This record gives sequence, structure tokens and C-alpha cells, in this order.
Amino acid sequence: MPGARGEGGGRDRGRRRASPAGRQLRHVPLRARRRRANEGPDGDRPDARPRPRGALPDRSNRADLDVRGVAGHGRPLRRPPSWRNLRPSDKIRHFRRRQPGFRTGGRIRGARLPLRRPLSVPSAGTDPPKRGPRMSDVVTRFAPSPTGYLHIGGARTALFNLLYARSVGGKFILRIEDTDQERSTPEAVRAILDGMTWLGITWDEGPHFQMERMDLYRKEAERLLREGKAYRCVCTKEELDARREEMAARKEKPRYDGRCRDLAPGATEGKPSVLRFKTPRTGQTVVHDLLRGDVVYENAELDDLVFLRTDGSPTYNFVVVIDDASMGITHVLRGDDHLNNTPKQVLLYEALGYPLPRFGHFPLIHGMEGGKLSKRQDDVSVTSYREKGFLPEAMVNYLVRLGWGHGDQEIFSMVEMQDLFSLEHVGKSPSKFNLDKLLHLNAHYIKMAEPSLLANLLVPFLAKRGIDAKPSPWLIAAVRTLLERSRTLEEMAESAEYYFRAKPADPKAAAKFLTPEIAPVLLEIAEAYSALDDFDADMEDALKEVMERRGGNLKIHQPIRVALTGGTASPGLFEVMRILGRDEVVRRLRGAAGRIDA
RNA sequence: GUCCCCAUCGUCUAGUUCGGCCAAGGACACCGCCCUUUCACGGCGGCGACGGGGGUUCAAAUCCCCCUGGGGACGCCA
Repeated sequence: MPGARGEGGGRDRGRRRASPAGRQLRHVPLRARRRRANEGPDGDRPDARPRPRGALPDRSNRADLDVRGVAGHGRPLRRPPSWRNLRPSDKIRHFRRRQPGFRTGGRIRGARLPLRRPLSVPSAGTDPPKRGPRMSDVVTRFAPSPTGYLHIGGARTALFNLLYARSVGGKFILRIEDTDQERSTPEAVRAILDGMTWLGITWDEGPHFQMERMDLYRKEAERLLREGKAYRCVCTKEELDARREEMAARKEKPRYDGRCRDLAPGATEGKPSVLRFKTPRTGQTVVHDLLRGDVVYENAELDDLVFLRTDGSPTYNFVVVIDDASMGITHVLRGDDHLNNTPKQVLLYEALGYPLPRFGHFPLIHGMEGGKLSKRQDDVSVTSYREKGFLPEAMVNYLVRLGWGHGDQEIFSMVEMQDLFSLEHVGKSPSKFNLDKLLHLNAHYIKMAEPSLLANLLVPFLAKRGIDAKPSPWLIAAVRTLLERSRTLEEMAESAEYYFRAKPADPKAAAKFLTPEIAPVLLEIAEAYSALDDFDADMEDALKEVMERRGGNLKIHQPIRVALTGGTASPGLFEVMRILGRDEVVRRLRGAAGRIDA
């Protein structure tokens, strides 16, 4: 399952406890800001008493409409509901961020970019530096292997890399790790690029492909050999496997025993061989991890890794090192599953004479059943969420909250994330993927989205149900009635069905509400409606009149609803009628009445 | 098995870096109530956690140690 590694396609996992040395990224300004934010409520309140549990801050200055939209996705949104729960200081910050021209200079607010177009990040530099220089020399990267789709864990790895780079004004590079010719496919490359673009995870440079760099790898491999830092190994796969089994049986850590390490130079002549790295047998290698502090490895625990295969192709650990070094990656941020690779890579950096980047390993995302995300039990492909009708804003918002937090804030736009993100607030323990929360966020973003936009997005989902709809004012109106009751576009399309065709009434609902005594009432309403001049304006009164004529408290709403929609749950009755239009309403009323056996 | 990482409500997390402001805050889910022509939305309330044991300290969710539990890595995959 190589596509599922934290490096790129990866899942992620691990919690906290770091030696001070590891916490290099301390940004005083940020902390100061947080402190200020925490003091906000009391400072702003006349009584300065702690707010009782459950009480809300003043919301008189609440502004509900913000049409500027979720940056990063170019989708207009209203003010997030969490707005009302924000501390005053946060509100101010929020407000400022949204002011045109305020802190927006230079940065291309997550605009969707055509693939492959290098986006040299900020320009003008009109922003005051927030923490550190706006333009910094930080370079991060996402390096998936194109063996499948874009994996959820990989997407988060990519996101964190992007966010970290942006938060410090650095650069984010996309690199495709296609050394595995057997399994790498152009379709997979496409899928990864599409997935990232859909999510709004845009890269500043690339994609670069490793296969284009073969010569470099060979050259560096030869250099290691020449310098005596590597050796040829003629052990066959079968021999290796057998030895590994033996070691496992002896309860040892299975690893290469180094028997070819000191072979006489001529001894490997004419035999197929690989190149192995001479790992020091003594001493320690320490990884200074940005999130975990110093992690110390005994070199004796490390393997003599093969870095050039029999066929001359380089292996992962070798290639990443060369690529990261030659691309000037300053921060290698990836899933926890790579932590144990890191000392080997550190040794390689040293042997090759490259400057060491900083490393940061964040915890993996676990599946709903615990353990790493598995294809079997969990939906791991970004595409599948797209197809189920999730919005990219919701996905990204959900992913960023898996492992990262900013106080009590739950809703983040891409812009906010880029501003607020910091490595010190990335947790260390793995998190479980939780569909309910994703659904909740999706529902939120659907509610906030511009109906016209949703209408466009909804069309393919309607098509999937055999409904040939086109974006129109009518569709938008229909969407508007469904906004608050749909958690995904798929759900919305499902509920929208009765707007397009009369559905057979649900038997239970029909039995309960479409009773013989109700039939004449439905007919009477139909008659009243067909006589109206202005249906939209008078339908409520007309219904009232019929009810009065029928005397008192006749429960007629549910029967009408069932007649119109086929079910007992729908938007407001009159909303539905307005969408359907008078003729269709009359038709369905009569139809329902006719189907009732007297 | 060996090595490495991790440990706050069922879940995601705030709080841990500088121990006191935490009888632990928010969100999802769940349960009530209110709103209501249904379903939702929304509002209000409830349930619910510092894994255990030792230290250090006037004071520990926060610092140290051990245990337990969870996860990851051990490839001519990435």
C-alpha cells in the first residue's frame, strides 16, 4: 500500500511531549496574540465577570452577511454561525481580515490555479509581517507516489505543508514520487492533481517528477561508492528473505547482517548487485523533530539500506534525500510513519554532504475502527467524498481540525488557516476520522453557500438520479428551500426529486394521512387553487378559507404534504407549492385524491 | 519479537512550552425542552474526560519515573 504513506499518499498518526530543543518554532508574537484574545471577553465587558457557562457574548454588533466568500475557494459565504460565539477580539480580527485591502495585499488568496503554473507567492509585500518575515525562505513540499487516488491522509499532509509554508510566507512545492515504475500511472498523477486542486490546495512550484532526475541519482550513487560510503551487495532476495525469517524466529529485529560489507573488491564482479549504504555501526543519530523534540536512535539499530536496485533504479530513502536537498526543501513535514526512516535519511544527508532540513512528523489519521485508515473499512479517497456531495471547504476545514486547533474556533476558511496555522499547535496523538463531524461541517458550508452556486453543483447529482436539470432561477429557488435540510449535495438531490416529478406516496404516510375523509378536502383545495388569480400571493388565504369552511381544526397540512411530495418531511408547505407552481399543485392534489379508495 | 512514537469527554480538540486564573472550556454525536404546518434550522439545557501508580511542590491535566494501553517502523514499496 505504498500510496498510503504519510509522505504523500499517507495516513498520519502519534501526541505530545517534546524536549525544548525540538520546539524550535516559537513565535512570541503569536502567543502574545493568543493571550490578548483570551483576555478579550472580560476586557470588553463592563462587569468583567467570567461569563457563566452557556451564556453568550454580546451579539448586538453581529453582521450576518458577508458576501466575500470563503477565500481559497472563491465561493461566497455568509458569516459563519460560530460568529456569534466568537470573542469580541476574534470578531475584530475576523472583520479586519475581511476588509478589502486589509492584510490582503500580495497574497493570492487561494485562488484556483491552473495546474503547473508556478505561483510565486506574495508580491508587493504590503502586509506587515505577522511572525517572521512575510517572505521567508521556508520551502515545504508534498511528495505523493502516483499509485492510486489522493488519499485523505495525504491530503492533510499536503494541506499542513501548504499552510505552514503560507503562514510564514514560504513556498510549497509539489513533487511526484514516481520511482516505482511498476505502479506509477499517469491517471494516478491526474487524480492527485485534481484532488488537490478541488480542495484548493495549490502549489507554488511543480509538479516535479522524479523520473526526470535519474541521472542525478545515479551520479550521487556512484559518488557514495567511490567515497567508500557504500558497497555492492550480491545477496539475493531469496537469501535475504530466508535470513529475515530466521531472525524473526530468534526474536530479533529483522535486518541486513552486512555480510557483503567487507567483501573484497573483486568478489562482486559479474554478479548482479545492489548498492548498500554503510551505516555506522556505533554511535547514535538524533533526529531533531519539530513536533516531538529529539529522537535518539542507536546506529546499531539501523540497517545498511539499499539505495540502488539491481536494475540501477534508486530507492525511496535515497531519492527523497537528494530531491529534498536539491530542491532546497527547508522543512520536511510528513506523517509519523516516516519517523523511523528519518535517521537513515539524516545519515544519508551527512554522507552526501547536504545541509540538513528540519523535520516534523505529525500523527496519522486513524480509521473509524482505530488503526490506520484502511481502504476496506474507511473511505480514504478524496474523490469519493467529492462524489458524495461534500464541499471542498468542508473537507479542508475538517482535515485541518484533525490534529490542529486554534482555541475554540471550529470554522476556518483557507485564508484563515493560512494566517493562523502554526506547527506548535499541531497535536501529537493520532486522531480518528469521524464522518459525523464531517457531515456537520458540510451541512454548515451548504447552509452558508450561495444558492446559485449550489444549484450549479447540484446539477450532476440530479443527473445521477435521472433528472435532467439546468441551472435556473427556479432551480435556485428550489435549492434555497433545501439548504437547511441537506448535509450533502447527494442528500439535497434526493430531497429535490419531488420538485421534478410526482413520487408515489410512501405507503405508511398515505395510510395515515390520505384517508377517505380527506379526499374531498383535497379536491376542494384544488378547486379553490385553480380559481386563484395570483396563486403565489393567495394560496395561504385560500387554504385558510377552505379550512374554515370545513369547520375548525381539520388537520390538513400533512395530507397536503404527502399529496405533494409523497412523504411527511419537506420544506414549508407553501414554499413547496411555490416551487411546484399552481398547475402542478392542483394536479398532484387531484391525483392524490383520486388514488384514495373511497 | 526489536526499535520508535503517543496518551484530556464516545469522537475532534482547548488548556501543557512559563505548575496556581481548570471543582477542566468548545465542537460533533446522543438525550431533553423551546420555536414550529412536517422535517430541518435555530435557541436553551443535560450527559460526558485529565489511563493507573509513584514522586517533585505550599500547589500538578500541566514537571519526572514506572506500569498499562494504543499506534507506527522494521522491503531491491514509497
